[in-house]
Amino acid sequence: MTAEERRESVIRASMIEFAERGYNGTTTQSIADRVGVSQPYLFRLFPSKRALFEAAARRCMDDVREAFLSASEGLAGEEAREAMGIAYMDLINDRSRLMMQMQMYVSTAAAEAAGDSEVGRAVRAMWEELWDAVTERASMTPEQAKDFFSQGMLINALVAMGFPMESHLWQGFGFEGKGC
Amino acid sequence: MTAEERRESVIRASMIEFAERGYNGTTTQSIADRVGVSQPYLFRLFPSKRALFEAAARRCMDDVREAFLSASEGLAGEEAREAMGIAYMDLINDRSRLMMQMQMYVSTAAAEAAGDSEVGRAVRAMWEELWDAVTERASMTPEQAKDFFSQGMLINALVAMGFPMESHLWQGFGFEGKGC
DNA sequence: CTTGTTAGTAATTGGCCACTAACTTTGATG
DNA sequence: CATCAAAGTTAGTGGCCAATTACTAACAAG
Repeated sequence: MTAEERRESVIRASMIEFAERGYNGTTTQSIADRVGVSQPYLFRLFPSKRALFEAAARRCMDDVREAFLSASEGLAGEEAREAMGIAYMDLINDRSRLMMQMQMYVSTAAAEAAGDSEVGRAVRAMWEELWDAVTERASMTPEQAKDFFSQGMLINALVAMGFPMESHLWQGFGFEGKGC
Repeated sequence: MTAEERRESVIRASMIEFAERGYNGTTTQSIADRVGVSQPYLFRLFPSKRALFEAAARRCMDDVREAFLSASEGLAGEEAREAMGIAYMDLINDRSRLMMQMQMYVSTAAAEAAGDSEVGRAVRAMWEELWDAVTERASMTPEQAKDFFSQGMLINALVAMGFPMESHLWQGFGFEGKGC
């Protein structure tokens, strides 16, 4: 397997581990185990644990953005908005991508608290990119953008806390029987 | 200082530390330093680090719930809804409480991934309590409840990532010049 | 065959961190 | 003043974990 292919599978494994256990809760050993490779070898593919996290974060955001854009390909306005809403439901069933987003939020704050403003700038740039891509594609007003992303955030939180779809907290979404 | 008073200040300090750096990123030493007490003494006041986190989490949720309820005291319906919306803005200026909420979400997922379903059950119970208290006070429909908490979640995320109030991502909220 | 490169491992290290044990200080009360 | 408890400290310990070093195995090209 070439180094590039390995790096690819390391990023995938990192996302799964970091997503569930967070940056500090994840050991490089657990990532290596998941890839099926020795722990020190990770450090030949990536310079540090931090770099693993950043690669996983970037990949996560790229995936989400592409999911929205490809779901709304060729559409505009209200139609695009609807298509992207449905695309978000797929994300609900993808714990890793969803939880990785949450981890990015808290890690950003932690990094900034530790005096590292680099991470924060990178995360904000990625998020702004997502926000702008989505709002432009669907020609959203600021109000509509707020509603769209707001609902996404609540979904993230409810999923993170493990509320079952039957819980009454999910009622407002009207998901009943939509296969979530 | 009595043990009970100390416990109180330890909870406050724990909330500040855990909120910014997360469970695994926080050392008991840093909490002890903030309190102004030796690190081993924490373990006479609380059985474990986990217990510190749980106490901080519970306190955080109690505070938030009380903030909403006292802000809307004697009000109902639309008036209560508005009062609680304003109360949420105060929370924006209280990083610790806001970030502690985020930490609870990701920690719940991490605990559940580690096979501990106890934490998850406790967090869901606390959140349901908050949800029910708020929706009942303002007689919210499920749709209104979704909107209220959704916006709160987006606010949490934007604050966590450190987006300045001037960013266009905040536009939809109409916060301009509201002293946030 | 030998020279070099690329993919990988085994062994180790140095530092950190939750938690414990054993001891000291403070102050109220009979 | 003696005593007793409650508040607090100093000095470890054992385990974990990111990162380094030094090695091996496969293979391609001249």
